[in-house]
Amino acid sequence: MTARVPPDRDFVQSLGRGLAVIQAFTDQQPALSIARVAERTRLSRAACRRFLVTLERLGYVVRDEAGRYRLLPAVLRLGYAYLSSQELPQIVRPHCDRLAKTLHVSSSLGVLDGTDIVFLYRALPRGYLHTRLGVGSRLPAHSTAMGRAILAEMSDAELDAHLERAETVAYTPFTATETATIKTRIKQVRELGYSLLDQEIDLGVRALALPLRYRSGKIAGSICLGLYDPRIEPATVVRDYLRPLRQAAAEINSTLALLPS
Amino acid sequence: MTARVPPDRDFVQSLGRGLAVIQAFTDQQPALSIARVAERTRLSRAACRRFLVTLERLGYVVRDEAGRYRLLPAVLRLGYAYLSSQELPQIVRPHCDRLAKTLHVSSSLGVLDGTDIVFLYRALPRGYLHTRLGVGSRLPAHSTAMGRAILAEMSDAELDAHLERAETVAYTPFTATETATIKTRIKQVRELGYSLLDQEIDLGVRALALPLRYRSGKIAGSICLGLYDPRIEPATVVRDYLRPLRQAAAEINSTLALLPS
DNA sequence: GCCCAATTGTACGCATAGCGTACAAGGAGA
DNA sequence: TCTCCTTGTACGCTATGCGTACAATTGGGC
Repeated sequence: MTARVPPDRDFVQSLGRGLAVIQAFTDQQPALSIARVAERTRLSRAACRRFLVTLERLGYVVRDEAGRYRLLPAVLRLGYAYLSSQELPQIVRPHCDRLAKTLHVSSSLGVLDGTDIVFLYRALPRGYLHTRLGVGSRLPAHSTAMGRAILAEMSDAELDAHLERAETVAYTPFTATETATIKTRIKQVRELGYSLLDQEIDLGVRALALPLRYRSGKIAGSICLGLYDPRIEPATVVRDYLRPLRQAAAEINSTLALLPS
Repeated sequence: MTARVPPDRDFVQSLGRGLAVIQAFTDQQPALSIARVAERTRLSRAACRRFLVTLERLGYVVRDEAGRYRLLPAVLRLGYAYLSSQELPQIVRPHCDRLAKTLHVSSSLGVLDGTDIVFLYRALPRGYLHTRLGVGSRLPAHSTAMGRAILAEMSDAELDAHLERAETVAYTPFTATETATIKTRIKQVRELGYSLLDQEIDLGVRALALPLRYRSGKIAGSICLGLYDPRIEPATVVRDYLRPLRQAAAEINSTLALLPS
């Protein structure tokens, strides 16, 4: 009696469901009972139990005394192959490190995944306050400097399709939430040739980003500088930091050009 | 006709198999054809194809022109909840950063997962050469300073059981490969109260590690300093670095004591 | 250019793996 | 003690996932 959208032949339901169970755990809710997992995944309790038992047997989760499940470091294996197999982080990391050190800014590498920007690396300047964003963190692409640098390379049609799917969160009073506004900002990126974000994610924080390309011209990701200093004008950020960022991006691109891709 | 080891009621076969497919990808082999995945996982080609189609539809993998699959950043979601939900890295990171900065050494946080030490954080000193070990990397516990710091806390029976399961790789001529030798080294850790590793993983690299504990006394993980300098004597490493490491570990432990765990 | 080898896509029939409902058992809190 | 909520178990059903077998495609070697 449930809506029968045949999920397509060759689709393994149990794998999809099991992965959903893993993702039911978040930093907010790191320990979940079977019932809560069922709630979050909208699967039957019996099914969730089976998945959790399976994951436990495979060493991905443990059960505490209270009967709640927690993820174990084994889950890192699932993502680690990706991180360590990518040439991109290998190439970009030293550049981020250098930028962070010499300019006293944070410097990050991000890639687009769906409508999110995912951080693949993050270099922090000496003495930087601790940040909630680390490798693996996600932010909506259209609200980030890195994301807009990438979105600006899309055709209007692609961009519309992207924004259609994307969800908007107002992180600060400066966050652009209207689709029209977001499109305007992205158009500015196209015109100016760089992506500047002014306090749309964190108050007082500006970010400057450029896209990274493979030889084919395909976008590989984006590199970004972030600085917290409420006193500095956005225009000053561009004046002081665009040139070194451009140079780093150019060096990275020329290295990427050597790759088969 | 295949050996029928009933995998236990309530075990979801397809989830286990699907996760195995994800792990078929490694940094060595980041792009795999269906046939190669089948080879590595020892599953039928038809089954692998179904899993890969499923993963593709869910956005975890893509297929390139040559028909080979690659992982996408979406897989990071599977491990990320773990990393960001753990209090341990949050607490330890600033200490590692500080140690790395002031002592000019690398400083890492690791936890035990099965017979592996998994790096949950890694702080590198300024200008450090780039390293193959990063967050998520694994090394056999019994061959690492961090691992031995943890193994030293086990009972002899537990230790034996651990070494039974563990596999040994000779990374350098200094790597202890005999079980007896490994046990001797671990006993030394117990006697001395610290774990010192001399070039067993990388030539010229010494590491010094201490265990970290929850209030209950249960081991939370291990913190480690690593330094590359062939000229320095192991004894000098202890003389110069044990005290600051001890202090950091003590501070971390007192913070951990505040946690519910 | 042709052929062989290897790989991939598709079809299909079978069985069992996984499903959800329903009920029993256990625990915590009032 | 009683109640509410959660978890574990049992069970019967069928859709789900299985592997074999065959067709289509690709790519390299000669």
